[in-house]
Amino acid sequence: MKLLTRDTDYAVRTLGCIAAAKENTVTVTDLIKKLNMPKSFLRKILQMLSNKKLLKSFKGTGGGFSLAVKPEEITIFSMIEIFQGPFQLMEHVFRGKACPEIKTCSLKEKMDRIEEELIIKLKSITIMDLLKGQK
Amino acid sequence: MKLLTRDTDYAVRTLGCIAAAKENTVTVTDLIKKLNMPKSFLRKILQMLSNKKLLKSFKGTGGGFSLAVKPEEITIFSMIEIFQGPFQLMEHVFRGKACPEIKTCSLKEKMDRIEEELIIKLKSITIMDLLKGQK
DNA sequence: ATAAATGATACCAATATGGTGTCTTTTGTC
DNA sequence: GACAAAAGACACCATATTGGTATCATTTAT
Ligand code: FES
Ligand code: FES
Repeated sequence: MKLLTRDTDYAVRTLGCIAAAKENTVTVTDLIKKLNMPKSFLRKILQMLSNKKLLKSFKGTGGGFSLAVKPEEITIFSMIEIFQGPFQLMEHVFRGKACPEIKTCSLKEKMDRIEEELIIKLKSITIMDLLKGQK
Repeated sequence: MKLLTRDTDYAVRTLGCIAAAKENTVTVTDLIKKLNMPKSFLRKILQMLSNKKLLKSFKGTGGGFSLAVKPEEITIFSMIEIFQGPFQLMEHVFRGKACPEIKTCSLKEKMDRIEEELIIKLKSITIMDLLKGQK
């Protein structure tokens, strides 16, 4: 069981690198040297981040990527939602219908509270934390 | 992104039903009537729980399953580990090697703390909570 | 013109998920 | 003993997700 898939993980680290470069643009070629990731895969990830408006991209010679938003505004939570779909700890339906006890169930209630707290925490972690770590 | 897969979810609810029956044994046939789950799938799940020593099983006419441990000792966490493998929020390796910054990284440190707290909470939720909900 | 970059998109292999089906074994009842 | 009612073992399968590759088009600095 894992919470972060490979692409989410790559995305986070890549954004860290791009953030470290400040205003300068960074190319995919630069990144794979530093981060040792498969080029095509990383390109796909960066395109996604670009489409989601987290990166500005520049085509042609001397082009590359730079952050479109501040590093402290990019959360782990948003990365998970982008690469792994909507966040939902417990689906808890069967055969298309929600469990009949879902309104009163103490278990469901507890799980929901855990989910809430987890989301808050995942939103409190940002690319900024990565930058701090690297110094 | 979801934390609980279908089999984990089924297992939890099924254990709730078996716990509610106290000392009496419950058969798969009984369970599918109550819970509306696919029979073969549920059988596989129950066998797993039986192998993991959470259920006692009795073969033959009048047989079935009953809890092998107290409902308050069966946690959601243990269900996740049984059906979804070892719990690990963040793998954070690439190409088989751990990230070189893993010792000092502020992000990794924060994620690890979240993981710890989450595990504690998931261990605090048990089948007992389901029983309380049903009353 | 050309080379260096990203954009769009299609494809693919491996694994995980959500099941189903079959045959065996045990055990209570007639 | 025959039979039926249960679980045990296990093989199989369809679909979705994950992790990744490859190709062609477009933009832009030199
Ligand atoms: S068992 Fe369905 S909501 Fe608790
Ligand atoms: S980036 Fe690898 S441990 Fe933080």
